Amino acid sequence: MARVLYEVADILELQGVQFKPTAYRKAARNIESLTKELEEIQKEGELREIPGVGQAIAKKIEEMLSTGHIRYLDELKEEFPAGLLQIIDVPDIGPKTAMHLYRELKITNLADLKHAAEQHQIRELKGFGERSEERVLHGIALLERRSGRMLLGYAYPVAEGMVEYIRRKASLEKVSLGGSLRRMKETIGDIDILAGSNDPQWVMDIFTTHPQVEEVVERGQTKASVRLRAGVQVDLRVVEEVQYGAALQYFTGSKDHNVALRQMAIDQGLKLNEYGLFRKDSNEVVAREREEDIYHALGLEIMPPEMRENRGEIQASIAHRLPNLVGPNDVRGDLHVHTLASDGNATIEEIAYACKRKGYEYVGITDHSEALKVANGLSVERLRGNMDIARNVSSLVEVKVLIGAEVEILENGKFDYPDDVLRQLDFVVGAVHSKFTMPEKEMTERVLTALSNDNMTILAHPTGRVLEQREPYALDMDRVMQAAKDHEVCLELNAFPERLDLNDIYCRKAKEMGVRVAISTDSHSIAQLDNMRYGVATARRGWLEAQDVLNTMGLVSLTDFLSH
DNA sequence: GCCGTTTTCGGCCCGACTGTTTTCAGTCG
Repeated sequence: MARVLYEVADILELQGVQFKPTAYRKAARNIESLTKELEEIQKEGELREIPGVGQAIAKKIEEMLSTGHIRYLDELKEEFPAGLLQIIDVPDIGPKTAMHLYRELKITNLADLKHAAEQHQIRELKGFGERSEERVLHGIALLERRSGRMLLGYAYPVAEGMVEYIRRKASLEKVSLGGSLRRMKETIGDIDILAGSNDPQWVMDIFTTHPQVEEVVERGQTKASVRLRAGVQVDLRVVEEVQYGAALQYFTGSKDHNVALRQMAIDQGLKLNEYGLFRKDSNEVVAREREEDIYHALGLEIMPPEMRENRGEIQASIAHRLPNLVGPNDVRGDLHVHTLASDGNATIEEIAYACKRKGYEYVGITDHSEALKVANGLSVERLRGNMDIARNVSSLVEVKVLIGAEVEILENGKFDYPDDVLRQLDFVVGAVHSKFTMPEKEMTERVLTALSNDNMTILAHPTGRVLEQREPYALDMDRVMQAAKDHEVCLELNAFPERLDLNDIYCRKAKEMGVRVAISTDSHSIAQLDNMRYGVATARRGWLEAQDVLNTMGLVSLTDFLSH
């Protein structure tokens, strides 16, 4: 539904229609972050409760739900060559330029555009020159080798490195990540860095000469963009030191959050931009030095960056009901780790020591079960051997080693180990790794059957999605979450950068439903234990507090919980 | 197209960078 509305917005924008594209996109974004099935909302007659959905869009949603298409969009598409939509994906080409090229040169797709640029037809147009033609070709080349969005877990270390580099080389204190990376979104488009310095040129010199820089995309008085060899774009913005708080607020976003904040400012006779919060009439500075000053001046409590998506955090802040989000230090252990016995590359002992160093009280060993041959799944016999080792290690390392297993949920919903074996384990992580393409009804029954087994503790990576690679399997998540609640089974938030499953939105729904979440790394090596931070970040984006998370329990409480 | 304890009509966030158009339009975030 969101995709369709975005398409409407794109075409309207090409036509030069004012405001409607923004309206359609706003509705689309809010539909994307729904936690309830759109059909259900429609049945209850509450479509217009969705922010940004009014009479006209509600009608189109209903049409889409009942007929599978929207006539309005079909008509729009008939008027326009479909290829024009590709053209606005080229960097530096927007709707105005695309229409101009279409009218003047009859360019209707990427191939036409490339041809026209190579034949030097574009530079002949009014308002274009040699440079714009080069930019077009460059933009097409970038688009052709673009790999989509980058995963948080890969971008974050790179970005942290850049920030540290600037901090050290420029001896700056006020340097920070901004944008989607600071909000810890699961995927990011580019890396945003903000610096507060009264010598911007000096900071930008350092930035643009970083050894990993492949190309300086743009460079002005206070802003520069580079592309790293890794392909990712990094934007740096430098503001005066006194403006740092306002700028940090501004460049952290999200866009929707900022728009809402700026509207609040306007309502109070103020003006908010990246330089500060000002009185509208006199331009007198109201706040700017620290991020929290901006929020306080608007009558708000500051909230963590992970919450700033305009999904109710502003209302919660006004009402003094912001949650106390779970943090990295609340985590007492990791309940999904593989060893050499299946497809991991470390021994139980190595893992236990690593967890000790992380300050954990316990670690749950969960090798694969027998049916997952490709991962060297353990037979019952080998599993028992692992239990013996675990008992020994636990007495040596001062970290409690819990023995569990990541047990295959077979096609019929039964587990890959018999119940008497499951009972001997400290806990059971159930997982679907086969027959991903089952129809929704059958897949849901399969998972519900597993959830009803008394031995089940945690449902691993519940939706099965792999970011940028594989869609979630067809599963009725409403029923799965309700069953998890009924049977007191926890849902995993798998911290692997490719998964982050549950995602932020489902985390929030789990909290609302009273379903406990286990944040686990699914580590196959010692280094991967560090992915916990991305799991915690996603939990924070889902507004989870420590009490919503299983592995914030101390060992005593956890043991008690597991024995029930 | 949406929205509203100032409004059911008239607004809709705001600024940097680039190229080329010597005063600004287009794009982007």
